[in-house]
Amino acid sequence: MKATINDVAKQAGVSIKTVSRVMNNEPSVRQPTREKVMEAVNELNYKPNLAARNLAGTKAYSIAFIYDNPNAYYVIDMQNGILSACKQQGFELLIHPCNSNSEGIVDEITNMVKHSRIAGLVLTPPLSEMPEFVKHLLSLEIDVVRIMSGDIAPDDLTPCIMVNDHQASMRITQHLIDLGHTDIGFLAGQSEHMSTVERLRGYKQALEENGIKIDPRLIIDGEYSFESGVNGAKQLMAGDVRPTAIFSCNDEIAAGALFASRLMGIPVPEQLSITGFENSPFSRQTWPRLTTANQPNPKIAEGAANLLIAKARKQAASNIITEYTPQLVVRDSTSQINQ
Amino acid sequence: MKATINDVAKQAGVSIKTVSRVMNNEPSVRQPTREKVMEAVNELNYKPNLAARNLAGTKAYSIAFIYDNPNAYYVIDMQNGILSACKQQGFELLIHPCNSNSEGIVDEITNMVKHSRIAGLVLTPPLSEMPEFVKHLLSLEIDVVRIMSGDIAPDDLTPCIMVNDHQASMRITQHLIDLGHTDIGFLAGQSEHMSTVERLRGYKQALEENGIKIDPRLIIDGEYSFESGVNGAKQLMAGDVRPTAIFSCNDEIAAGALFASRLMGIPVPEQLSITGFENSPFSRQTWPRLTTANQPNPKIAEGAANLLIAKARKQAASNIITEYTPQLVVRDSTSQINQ
DNA sequence: TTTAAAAATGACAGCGCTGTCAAACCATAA
DNA sequence: TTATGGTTTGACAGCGCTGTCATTTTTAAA
Repeated sequence: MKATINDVAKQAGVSIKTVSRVMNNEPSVRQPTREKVMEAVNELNYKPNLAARNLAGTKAYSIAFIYDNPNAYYVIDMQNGILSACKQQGFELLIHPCNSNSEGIVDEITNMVKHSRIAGLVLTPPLSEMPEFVKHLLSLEIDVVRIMSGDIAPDDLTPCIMVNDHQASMRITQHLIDLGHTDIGFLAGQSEHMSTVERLRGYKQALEENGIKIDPRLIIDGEYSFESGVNGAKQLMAGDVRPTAIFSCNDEIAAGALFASRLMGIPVPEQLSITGFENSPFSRQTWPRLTTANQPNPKIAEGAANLLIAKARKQAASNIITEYTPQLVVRDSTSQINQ
Repeated sequence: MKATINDVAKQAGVSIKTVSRVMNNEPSVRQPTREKVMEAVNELNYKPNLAARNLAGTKAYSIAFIYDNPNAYYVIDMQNGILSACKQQGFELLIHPCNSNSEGIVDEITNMVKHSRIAGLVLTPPLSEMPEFVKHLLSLEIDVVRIMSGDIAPDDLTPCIMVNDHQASMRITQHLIDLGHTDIGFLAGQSEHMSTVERLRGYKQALEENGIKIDPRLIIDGEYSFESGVNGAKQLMAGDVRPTAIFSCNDEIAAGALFASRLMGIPVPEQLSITGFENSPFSRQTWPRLTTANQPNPKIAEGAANLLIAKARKQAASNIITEYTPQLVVRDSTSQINQ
């Protein structure tokens, strides 16, 4: 029923070791031999047994995605991206949601790494932003790729995929400024998250470049949640300086701000422009539809996975930095001031 | 570094076979022996090597989750539920998104089943509702658990977890009727999906039980998407009979209906009540917040996975039916008529 | 106490593959 | 032609575990 390497070897008239060589793309196999083997492989629909490979070999054929993120859209996008790289390369994906604040997190991941043969780990924020954690993982002699926020990698511990939130944030802010806004509120995510730091930096830089003074009363601490958006917007609109626009650190916060505006009877975008960040599906489903920044998450994840796979195959130089800049998506939640 | 069964055997002073027996919860191990072994296992932090188990044994230690569903919230919930069962039982999860309409779907899954040792499959709609597909899987001699919509299992091919959409739908409709509504629109999901059929059945039955005539003009075909909700609601409100309430087959459709109401200047819930179905996170983030039905997806998924695991361990009678009925969650999108 | 049956334990092969290393092969230069 | 060195191929062990079956130990009955 299921073909083994033995069947293929017999069919092709070579030794199993030669089949193994072909399956692993090793050199020192003559072209005609390689073709003979591939023919047999196709005829028999042979696929190497992963369990046997793992047991016998020293290489790994799985990668793990470790995440601590309540955002279902984000996680699914990342997963699909990684999965697509895995499928193409015959790798397997282990998914491991976790809580980055829990005490046992280090032991938990250490255990996982020690007990499953894993080619490498894909880390997303906030895990990717915990240097001690990353160093510990590296001490386990496992490859790690980090997806991070920023325009420069903070160190060269691992290959990084940088999402240039700083640039993207400047573009959003500039969009708001171009519409005539000068009093722009800022609803932050968790201040420990680099994405918040970077987005705030972009916001500030855009204001400065346009000669607009930064007013700390317009910058509200918070977290990446709907509720935080509701509260932040309320606070902003009840404050001394009433902004005409609100920059929200993600779509969920923006949805919360939108909700609060309704609550307070402030029409959006007529009297208040609101922007999101992420372009999650529901940013198209709010009223009004959100102006936001689009992050190509599946592409980012696929890139991360491919990096790991290439490394596992020793095909890649280490510590490549890839950069993505989220693009502005203008929809209905922003408009000219006092329109 | 990593302990093997050999290390444990030595430490405990028994043969590796005895350790194996303990690890697999087999009978015929005396209690003191079992304890000795467990002690060694804990001391050495031993975990059986999955690859070796798969290679040597006939049992499987993975289950696969195959889905064709664009709803990120649903997928993540299911995944987390399955994962939690897996973690407890030392199983692994393979995730496999797919397209149920694609030509190669049968071969694709067949291949997967043949090439990975899998204890069983968890199937969600629409895959779980394709009897020929399920029969084919069973012909591969693999266990399947289906999560389905309805109050009775359609057959006894496999154990089923039934989600009683019919009941839940009656409750939502009754809620609307209790508020004084008699002209209630119905925005359907794909008519091929049992969930749509069941929800429509519940809607109709509730109307009938309250002596309200069913008006086919109030029932609009559609699909499970925001856009479909927008169009459906527009159609409904432009039709001969203008409903005072809309039953939407899921939260996304409801969000679309909400959006359309804004577009048409119809205040919700004052002039139009709208209900969702699913209680996805964003049903709390719309304006107004959606009245909906809560489906305990993670619990359902965990139950499905546990069924599979129990079967793999030969601990369970087959073809158990479990039933869940989603509960009404009343929020702000429904109110008394003409309030 | 002896004995048979049942229960507990162990020895050993082998799952399908890869790593190591030795053998066979080939091309080139002497 | 033969020697030389590189390239291609194969034989074989063994990864860590489970299944089979033989052996030992325990238990209960005679």
